[in-house]
Amino acid sequence: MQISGSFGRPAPVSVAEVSFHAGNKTLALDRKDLAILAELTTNARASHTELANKVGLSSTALARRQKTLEDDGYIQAYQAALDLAQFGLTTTVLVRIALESQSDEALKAFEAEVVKCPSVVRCFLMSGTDDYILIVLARDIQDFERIHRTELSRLPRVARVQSSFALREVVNRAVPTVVFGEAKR
Amino acid sequence: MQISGSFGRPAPVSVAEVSFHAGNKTLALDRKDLAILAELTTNARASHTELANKVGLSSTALARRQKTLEDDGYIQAYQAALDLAQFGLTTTVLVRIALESQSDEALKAFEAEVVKCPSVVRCFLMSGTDDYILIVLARDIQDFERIHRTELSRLPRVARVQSSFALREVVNRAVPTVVFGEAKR
DNA sequence: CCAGGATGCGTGTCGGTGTGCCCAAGGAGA
DNA sequence: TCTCCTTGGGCACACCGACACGCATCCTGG
Repeated sequence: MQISGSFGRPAPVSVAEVSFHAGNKTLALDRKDLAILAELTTNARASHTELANKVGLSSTALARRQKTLEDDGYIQAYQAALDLAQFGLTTTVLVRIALESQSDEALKAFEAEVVKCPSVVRCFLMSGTDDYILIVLARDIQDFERIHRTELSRLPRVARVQSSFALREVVNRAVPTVVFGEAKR
Repeated sequence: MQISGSFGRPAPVSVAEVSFHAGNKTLALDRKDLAILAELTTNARASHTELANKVGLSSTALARRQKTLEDDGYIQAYQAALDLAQFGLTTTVLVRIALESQSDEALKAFEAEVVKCPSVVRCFLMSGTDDYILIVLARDIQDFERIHRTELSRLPRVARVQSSFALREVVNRAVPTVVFGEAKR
């Protein structure tokens, strides 16, 4: 009963909060859509009625909006978040890699192999010195030595590898809070 | 019908595949547990029967295992993955930040403010030169200029800010494939 | 030989989901 | 100003499915 909105009334506050030009049509999300997205980011398995109570809608209206959000591609998937620390993966390493050559063939060859590395979770092609930055998850420093030997050093066309260990993770968000805007009020 | 396991038999393949020392008790996950986790990483809203068919279990056994995985903390949450490109956030920037001082008070002050930055999705305290690395999401380069001005430049105790733009994201995994091991066979 | 653990089956109840229908508000046009 | 149309919301209902329980069975280890 923490919702103190105006029930029974068709919600005159449905003003467009955010508008984007996605594809070739202009879409708009009001604050209720943002509230739905914010809630689903936390509880992906919430039922329609449960979400409806939190947002301040009926289950019917919520089901329609949720389906629209899915069809329009705002919601890509529903996925379980695993606690990687439970698997012993407590060490995050940022790896900077410079290639011997920036030729298209060298980039292709490198990328074709880096996607196979089992410990790499992210890989960016960076501007500037035309190198890559990887985020690698390891059990500990000794385990990273193994990864460096069995995965990273086998990548083709690599000229230089520079590793930095993360001592602590201060922020870890899947979605920047700027997306939800004023929806959380 | 892609499952060709031994039905009706209590599954003699339940050998421990992975074992961890989580907390103060030793837990073990067999390949069916890993298959459940791998599937839930993709379809968090899958029903018990749907998962049971894919893994090769009855819905009863699967429900028990899933609840165990949740209670033991392997599954942290079920969350919807948003397509940030639909929100116009197509530019990823890696920001390296060095502080004026590495004193405890300076670190605390910086971290207390960086968690409030709406465009920052990740922030690591790094080893080496004792600086931070942020991952920032922006709409475009002009938008990053605004973020730099309104969010980053207001962070306390900052001596140097160095930004690198990501031209392309080659790998983006929530979970390293090393976790699932041989479960996907 | 006997617990202990894990699986599969069956059943019942509860809840979610989807549909149809009506209503309210706002905008466009005559 | 009046009317029509569109959009979005709420209510009621019915159906299908998920979920949780109890019980029998089978393997394993002591």
